[in-house]
Parts: sequence; C-alpha cells; structure tokens
Amino acid sequence: MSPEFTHTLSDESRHKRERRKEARPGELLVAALDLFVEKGFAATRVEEVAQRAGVSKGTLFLYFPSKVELFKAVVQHHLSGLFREWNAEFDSFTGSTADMVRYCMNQWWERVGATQVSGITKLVMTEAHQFPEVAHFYREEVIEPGNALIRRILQRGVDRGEFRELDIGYAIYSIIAPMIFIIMWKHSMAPCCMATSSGMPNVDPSAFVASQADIILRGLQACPPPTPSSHT
Amino acid sequence: MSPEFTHTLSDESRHKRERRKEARPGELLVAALDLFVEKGFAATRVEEVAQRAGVSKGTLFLYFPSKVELFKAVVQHHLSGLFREWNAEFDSFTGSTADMVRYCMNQWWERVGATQVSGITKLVMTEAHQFPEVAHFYREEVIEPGNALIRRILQRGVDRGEFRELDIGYAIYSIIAPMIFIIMWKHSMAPCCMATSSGMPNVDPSAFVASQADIILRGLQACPPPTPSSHT
DNA sequence: GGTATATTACTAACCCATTGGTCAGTAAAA
DNA sequence: TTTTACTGACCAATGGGTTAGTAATATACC
Repeated sequence: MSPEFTHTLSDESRHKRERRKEARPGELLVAALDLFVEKGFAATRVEEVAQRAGVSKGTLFLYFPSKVELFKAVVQHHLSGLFREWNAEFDSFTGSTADMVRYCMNQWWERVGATQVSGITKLVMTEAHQFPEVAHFYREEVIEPGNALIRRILQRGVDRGEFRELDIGYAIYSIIAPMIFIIMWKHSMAPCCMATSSGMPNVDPSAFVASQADIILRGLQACPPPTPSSHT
Repeated sequence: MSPEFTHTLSDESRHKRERRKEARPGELLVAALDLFVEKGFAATRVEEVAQRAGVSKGTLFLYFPSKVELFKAVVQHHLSGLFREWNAEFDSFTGSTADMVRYCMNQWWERVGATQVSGITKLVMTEAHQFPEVAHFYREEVIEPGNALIRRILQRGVDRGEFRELDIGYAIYSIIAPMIFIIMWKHSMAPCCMATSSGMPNVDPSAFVASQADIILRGLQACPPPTPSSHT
C-alpha cells in the first residue's frame, strides 16, 4: 500500500510528529474558532482546521468524532460559565442603576463584543436552525442567564424608583437589541462596507454603545416629562 | 449514448414537459426564496429548488447561470425599490414625529418583519461576507435608503423641537437595532426556543415593536423641565 | 385542415471537483 | 519490544454544473 514515501518533508523548523496529546484539543478548538468565525461553518474545511492547528486531518478526527461535534465543542468551550462572574460582580454594585447599565454595556463590549466571543454569537445565530442542539445549549448557557441578569438590573432600577414602571419583559430587549445588532453588523456587513461614500461612516462601537445606553436610559428613567404620548 | 430510456414516468396528474418560458423564472425565484430562508444558502440544493418549482435541475441553469446568481436574483427581486414608496408616503405625513416613528416601525413590521422578506435580511447578514457582491447590493438598495429615511424623520423631530438635540448618526440605530434583532430572533433562535420553561416566553412581535418604540421615543423626546405648552 | 419540418423549452444522465470521514501504516515514547 | 499519537493516502458521497437527447410548439407547405 505504501507509496515511495518520498519523505520530502524537509524537517523545517520544528520536528514533525510531535506527540502532545494534552495540547491538541485546545489547539484544534482555537483553530476551529478562528476559521468558523472567519468563514462560517459550512465554508470551513476540517483539513484547514487541522492544518492551522499544526496537525493532520486524521488527528482531528482522533479527538473529535465529527465536524459537527467539533463545532459544538467550540461553542461550549468558549461560552460555558460566561455569566457566573458577572452576576457576582453586579450583585455588589452600589451606584445608581443607570451607571450599572452603562457599566454593564461597556463591560459587555470590552469582554464580548470586541473579542472573538462575539463571533460565536454570530455563528450560533447563523447556524442555529441547522443545529438545534447548539441553539438550545446557547439559550441555556447564554441567553437565559443574560436575560436574567438584565432583568435583575432593571428590576433594581424600578424598585429604587430610578426607572419608571416598565414591562421589564420587553424592556430587556432594549438593552440586548443594540448588542446583537452591533455584533451582526461587525461580523457581516462591516467588512463589506468599508470606505463608504454616503451616509454610513464606519460605526465606532464605543461611541455606538455609549449612545445607545444614553438613549435607552432616558427612555427608562422615571422622569419629569409627562410625555403626552398620542399613541397608536 | 441514450440508455434504454425506460420512460417510466407515468403521466400522473399534470402532463410533463410543459413549456412555460415566461412563468419559470418567477416560480424558481419563489421556490428559491422559500428554501433559502428555510435552510440557508449553503444547505439548499439547487435540485431541490428546481423540484419545488416543478422543473428539472437543468432547467434551472437555463434561467440562472449559477447558484450564486440565483441567490442574487432572489435578493434583488424582493428588495428593489422597497423604499421608493415609503419615502413618498412619509413626505406627506403631517402628524407628530413620534407618531411618524411609531407608524414607520409598525409598517415595517407588517410589510417586512412579519413577511418572508425578513428572511432575506437574515440571509444577507448570514451570507454577506461570503458574497460581498450581495452585501454591497443590499447596502445600496436597502440599508442606505433605510438609513436616509430614518435620518430624515429624526431630523424632522429635532427641527420641530419634538426631539432633543441628538447625534442623529447614532440615534438612527436605536430604531434599526430592534428591527434587526427581532428578525434575527425570529429566524434563528425562535424556532428552537418554542415552549420555553423559564424566563423567555415567546416574544410577541407587535408588543415588542410597540414597546421598543415607546422606550426609544421617550429617549429621544425633548423634555425640558419647563414645558409651558410647546409641541404642535 | 392536415402533414412535414424547424425550433426550442425541457429533461435526465453524466461529469468531476470537493470534502467528510477511515484506516493501514509510521515513528516517538514507554 | 510494545504501545499509541500521529500521518496521509484513500474511499464514498455529495452536489454544482454540462450536454446529448426528447417532445411540445410554431411554421411551412400542400
């Protein structure tokens, strides 16, 4: 079976066939994340992933039984326990709830939006209906804890009289929507919309987040204006 | 070359090989939209599209040179000139700007969000970086006109003293973000999140839109402490 | 009107590049 | 000498795209 086995592989740089059982899965996960975020799930070849991780395709299947499992592992690995820390942090917050919301949104941008983790969010939204398992996991691990956290913050604001009486169930989305929007923008349209000529200068994420927080907080805060509200 | 040519096709229901040159492209476009929205671009087989349109794969390639061109045709067909009508409509609006915003968002939900067109938006966001051409087209045909329209509405509000001084370039996104969010939600997470047990009842889109409009408008409106009589 | 001929919308078998996944074999460690 | 992490050639299936061939329609001629 064996061919001439040219063995042309000039042992460049590092010796081949290193045996590093411990390190492989992590390296593969990193490589997979990079490529999935960059090219999407379907468009990423498992061989590319292997190559980027400095390993052969066969090795990848040694650690992950299939491409889908690899995907699920990527999502799981980067998202598990994302909110444990934050919940504690915000529990001990003592300032105004408005400041808490601002802090929360800024933190989110710095630690999720600006990082590769936001790529996972986009990935999940993109592939959700093809892999309901992943969507389900994401919902339990990210969406629900996130919602619960925001709900608690808003409730705090209402309880302390800082915010007006709200339908918190929907007010939550005022905080979430801009975050999701900028993630989607960053990962889908922005790369194609560089150097725009007309009314769409590149969105500066920090300014965006600050601006959105500002408008939302004005919308939530219990305020002097009676707001005539002609309504539908 | 020709095989036995079994010709087993029992002439069931309608006679095969109808020749309807005029109707084919439209039917293929409809079938493609359905499937693309339902399964995504990569996961949709051109043969499926053909089949659903009651035609063979070969015929599809008779009308569209490639799968990508088919995709672009779908996007183009359903989005071109979406904003011409709206611009005129809003030009002749005479009520308060707040009402205009509400009307705008409701209209958008009824005519885009609730329809299959929203599936295209999701598709474009999903596939944008793989088909920059499509993203570019979408930007010119939808994003820019949409932004321009919202910008004009907000400017009207500021000019008439109904809204406070805003950085309109960012305020625009307060309107857009919830729309994009609910589209993404509807097309990716919602189908997987039916029958939720915890804090995520199914989002009612109408209520969602109304609620978001409410919060945003409070955030935008000028509410100087001394409000003698103001407003029109 | 009826038959022969030309045109073309349409079909289905075919091609072939791609790629997820496998496995016999190799060499680094034990 | 045995074990096993690792490799890369290989397989089979998938699916975009092509084309030789078929039949429905239009036209020509009688």
